[in-house]
Amino acid sequence: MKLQQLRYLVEVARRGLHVSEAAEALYTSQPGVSKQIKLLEDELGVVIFERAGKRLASVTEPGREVIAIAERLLREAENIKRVGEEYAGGGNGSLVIATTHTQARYALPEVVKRFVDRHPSVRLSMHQGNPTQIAEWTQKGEADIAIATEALELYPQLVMLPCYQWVHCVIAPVGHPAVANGGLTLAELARWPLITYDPAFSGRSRINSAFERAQLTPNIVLSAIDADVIKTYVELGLGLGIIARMAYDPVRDSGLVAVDAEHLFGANTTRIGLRRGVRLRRYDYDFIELFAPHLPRRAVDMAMAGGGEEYQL
Amino acid sequence: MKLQQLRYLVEVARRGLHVSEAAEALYTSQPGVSKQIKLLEDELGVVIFERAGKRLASVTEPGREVIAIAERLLREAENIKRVGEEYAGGGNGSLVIATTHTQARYALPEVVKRFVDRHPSVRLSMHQGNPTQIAEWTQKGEADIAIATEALELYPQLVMLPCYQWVHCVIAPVGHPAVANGGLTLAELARWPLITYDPAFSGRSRINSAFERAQLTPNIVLSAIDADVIKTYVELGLGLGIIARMAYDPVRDSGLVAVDAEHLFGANTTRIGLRRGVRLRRYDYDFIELFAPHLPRRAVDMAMAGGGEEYQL
DNA sequence: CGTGATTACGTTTATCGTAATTATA
DNA sequence: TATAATTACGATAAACGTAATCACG
Repeated sequence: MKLQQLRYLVEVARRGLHVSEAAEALYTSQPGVSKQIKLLEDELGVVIFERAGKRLASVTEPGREVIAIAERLLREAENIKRVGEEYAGGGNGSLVIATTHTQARYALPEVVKRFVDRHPSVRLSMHQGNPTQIAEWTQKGEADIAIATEALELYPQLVMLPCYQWVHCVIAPVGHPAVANGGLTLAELARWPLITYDPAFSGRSRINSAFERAQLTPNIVLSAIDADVIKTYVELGLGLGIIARMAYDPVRDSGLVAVDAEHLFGANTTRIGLRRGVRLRRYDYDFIELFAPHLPRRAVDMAMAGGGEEYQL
Repeated sequence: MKLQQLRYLVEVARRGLHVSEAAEALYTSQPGVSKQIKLLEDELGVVIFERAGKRLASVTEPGREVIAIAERLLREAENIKRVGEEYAGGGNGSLVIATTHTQARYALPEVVKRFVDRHPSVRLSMHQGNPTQIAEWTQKGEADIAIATEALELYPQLVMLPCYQWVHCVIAPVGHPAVANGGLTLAELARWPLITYDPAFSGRSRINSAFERAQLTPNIVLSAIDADVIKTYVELGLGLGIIARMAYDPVRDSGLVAVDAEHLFGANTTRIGLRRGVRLRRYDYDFIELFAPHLPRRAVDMAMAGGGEEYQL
């Protein structure tokens, strides 16, 4: 049994049993992959792929088990390489954060500033995307840390760490009748054209379900990925905005008024997602603790070791 | 990075940094091991072993990490091989139980009988030893399942599963004055010569601590590994015996009387120990469930995945 | 027939073992 | 000086890529 044989095996399984596709992805030849897989099957004494003539048709029961174990094994091999990189790199590595606009714009700046202060030689990069992309980048290992409020729970290969809670607010142009008197209700909101986040983003799911529970149909005239866009259109008078509280700045947004909306939509939890089984570097732990001070290394390790039940905030 | 390089590395680390010893254990040459380790260090860009001239002196910090990960990785490689064996072997594998005399003689016969009924093609073998040996055999992978009442908790690499509880009894020749009237006490026991288990075995630790708590010094004239020996000497009149309740058979041991001793020494818990991270075969799960019906596959998997806190009986 | 997997074969690389060398206790 | 690790080197083997073959849609 060789490490490459396992790499070939896993890649073929991932690519829907296409040997040539896997070979191309691994920068090697079709026959090589084919032969090594056959050698592995012979050595183990087990058929991994059911063949229909010359084509791979399906994965056998023992094959599924072998592939599952091989994936864990290869992750450990990755981890060994990462140890090398961390210690050999002389402190300068790279950290890729996958996150949404909301986090990058309103929650992370302070954290990033402190992080680059402490780790000037680590190349930090932010991959911005929607929650699904974020989760997939992290699952594939293209990003080290995912930060999002939505969708991460759908990926069992990710370990979730609750970081902080936040609430929405309703924004309106100064003098707008809806916010003139206090006690804003969902029914009142539903009477106005609304501008808020794209369905996949930043607690939009809670907004939807709040209206649904109240059996109201909001009139969402525009949805956007970020609060800056939403604020712009609210200022233009297109409607009321619903954004994250932290995205409203009374000084900068002096043309707008904000009304707290926790009583309408409840609170959202922003989480960090980490690929299960991956070895974290010193600065990974450091970034996490800067972002969520209640998550020191020990807590992160416990969550990574745990069976997957979410650590309670 | 090759699997063998990792095998070499781990073996050298295990053998106290002696390359020649490791080479011998791996049935290969000294220079081969030396070279492969150096190649691995070069590839990772990390020094794993600190050299003092030509001798390996110590393990570096990154080295410790690499070795720890390599051990996990090699265990997964083992697991892949085990999948092959289980499926290729056509159902006939082998199961090695490491246990003490007490378990083998009094707790296991019924279980073993049912197991060989169900799995006639599995070669079952029992390795008998003291609890320390049992734990070490299991840790090294020489045994699949450890069963003992003592010492297993000292091995962090073993996952512990509480199986059943049992109590001691005091045995005496028929007509012995100590058991003539009821209400046996520790003070009474301490007045007679006693025969019981060897200090490493079968709840002897609880016997000792019970006397200690009562500030009594028992007069243990003879200690043995098994109840059969103890019973023999009690019948000869050498003293009172303290043995596991299940080892007394009123019919077979008609020359002896037994008095329950739970109120004196409390209850003991017999546990199964499994090597952490090892893949279990269908019949491993089956044996465990036959022995401890409250431990179906699901419960065992949960305990194996868990962080190590003992599953509560 | 075209796509995609296996078989055949020659080249290249790396692994293994023996022998020689070097450094420490 | 004896023990133990590294370096040198030659034989063996296995992995890789190209080319040819074979099965299926």
